[in-house]
Amino acid sequence: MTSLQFWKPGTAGPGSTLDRATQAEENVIQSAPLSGNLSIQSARARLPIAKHREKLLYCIEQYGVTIVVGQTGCGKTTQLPQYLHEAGWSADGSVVACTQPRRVAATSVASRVAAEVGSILGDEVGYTIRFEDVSDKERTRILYMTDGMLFRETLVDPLLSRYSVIMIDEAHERSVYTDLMLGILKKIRRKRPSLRLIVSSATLDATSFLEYFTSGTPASSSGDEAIIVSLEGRMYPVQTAYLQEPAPDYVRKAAETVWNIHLQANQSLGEQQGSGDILVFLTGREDIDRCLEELTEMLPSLPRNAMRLRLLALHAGLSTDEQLAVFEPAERGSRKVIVSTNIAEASVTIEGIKFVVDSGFVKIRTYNPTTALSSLVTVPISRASATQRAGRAGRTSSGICYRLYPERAFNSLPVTTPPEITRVDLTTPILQLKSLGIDDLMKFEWVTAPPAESAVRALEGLYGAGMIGEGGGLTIVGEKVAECPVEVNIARMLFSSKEFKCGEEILTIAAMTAVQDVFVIPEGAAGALAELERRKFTAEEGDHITLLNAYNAFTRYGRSSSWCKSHALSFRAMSRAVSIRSQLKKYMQRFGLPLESCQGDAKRLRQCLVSGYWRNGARWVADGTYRSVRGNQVLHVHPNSVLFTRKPRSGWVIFHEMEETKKTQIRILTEIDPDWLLDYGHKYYDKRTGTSVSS
DNA sequence: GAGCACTGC
Repeated sequence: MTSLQFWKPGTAGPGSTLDRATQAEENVIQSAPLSGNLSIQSARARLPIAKHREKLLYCIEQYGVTIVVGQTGCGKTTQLPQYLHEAGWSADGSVVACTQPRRVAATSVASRVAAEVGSILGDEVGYTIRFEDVSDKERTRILYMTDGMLFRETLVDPLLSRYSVIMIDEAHERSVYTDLMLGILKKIRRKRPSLRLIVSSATLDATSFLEYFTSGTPASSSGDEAIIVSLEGRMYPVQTAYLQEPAPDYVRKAAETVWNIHLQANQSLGEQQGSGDILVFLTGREDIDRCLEELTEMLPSLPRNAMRLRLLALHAGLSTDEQLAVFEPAERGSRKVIVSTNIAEASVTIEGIKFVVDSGFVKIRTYNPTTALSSLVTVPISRASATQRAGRAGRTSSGICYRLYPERAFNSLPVTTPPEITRVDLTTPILQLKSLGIDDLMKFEWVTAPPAESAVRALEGLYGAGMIGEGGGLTIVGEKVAECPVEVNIARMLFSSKEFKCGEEILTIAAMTAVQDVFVIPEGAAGALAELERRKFTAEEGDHITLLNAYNAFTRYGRSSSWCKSHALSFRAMSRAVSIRSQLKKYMQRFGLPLESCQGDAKRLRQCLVSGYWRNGARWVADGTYRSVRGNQVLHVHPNSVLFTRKPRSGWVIFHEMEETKKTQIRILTEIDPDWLLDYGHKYYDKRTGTSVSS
């Protein structure tokens, strides 16, 4: 047996590394039923947050902004809104809101709190997420919602006047909407100082949030009245172990480490002690599959008396059933090994993990404003992420985290991951800020300002698409598009469908391009069969109409999951497309856009597509790649495209998106006539200036 | 001839 070649610097108990690992355990759907109101109340009183109740209420009363630093298990997400409710903050029709970055968190926390309050979900306690509003406009006092939904509400009610307290939970995750909300709330508090704000964060960010809320014009009413409150939580100690030298191949090292953990735990500890599952953090599906392959090859050499290993993959591309498998408890005498992407860092919580193996890498999306190109790059994680990952080993008992890098490498990691707002295309956020009346982006107080080039790029794009005028203000169509929950180019397409008389079909296409992984193509022989199934939907013109065909077939054949299974479609994705379509349909009706059918006239439909995708034109070249109209960039067709193997007759296409992975790839293509790029691309621009633009 | 970090409206 090979020994574990790790150096263990010591235990990181509460008070050292791990009290920085704050993450809402409230994210987990609680399976233990609480019976009877008495036991609920005593369970509430036992939570670590309970003894800080009066202090918290005092701070919220006295300070405009309270930054709450709370560790896993302290109960802030479930208890704080209840304390506020009990203390009268929800009297006189006021609402206490608590935002979450993810839908599941908003719904599961709401149902737990409803049970604690003794209310039916949607009555006194409710939630609001996209497509689901389980709340009562009159009666709901505590409202859990996604931060995206709260942002949307500011478009309708800019002062968020129905709320007395707003708690932005998981603020350390720094999602785009969290950052936008913090900026807007700072502004709202100037106009409405009575609004109380709670920012729930990890230790590492707390001071930066404090500085953010106390800075600004000295005379402002919101300045100088923020405070940090620290809560301790419930967490078992987790030891951290580092490699002495960096591993040349972290995937292989991860497999070896899992193997060694298993053998060592098996040998040195008894049956009870030796159990405990292993969670491995890698970057993507390719790594995960390779790691699992290596482990599978080792299995035959497992000693006869050793526990068995149950090997599982976890990433977002898996079906719901496959994802659920990681929650099944391991059988007696076996140990689960879950090899996961970053999904297990915050989005998915698995109980019973005793060992974490951390590769130290993550794939993140970055955006290059000069080329307008998104790329997915593998980068070292931040110290906050490393701490968060380690914490996954200490949820149900003490644990060990094996970091596949030396301690000196940990010390040189960035403290936090750059906020998402600095890494994305700003077209939609800027359009929405303008819709809120924030025209001067230089004056908007970003928690972290995005790169100026990204803002400039987005403004140019909005101007070119006719969403903003020369003065930088919104045009009439821009105001409408800002309300639509889709990307600007897709919204533009919906609006011009009136002219091309194809609203019915464009609506479906808009919905289908908004969902990912519509086609499910498994590995091996089943994959070949699935390919044949998919071909039944294939349209000669390209992917957009192929998606349209798939959607129409889905609705025609009863919207069933079994039908999807036999036709290589994802039921989850298709159902989501149905929801998005019906939501977008309401917007079209509101804006008076007719839902006419093009009656099979694919030409008109494709012309309408060009009106949205006019910036995404590309020309086929002899080696099978494309060149972008803007920038003459080399583009490779994504293998999922129906045009992957075929040259379009005209030699020209528009595409939905491009992304840089190993190569620059374009996804969702449709053949066009190149003249359409000029005819339908610059319509709004032409009307206003009388000139055409060279791209 | 070959690929899919994760959210959210």
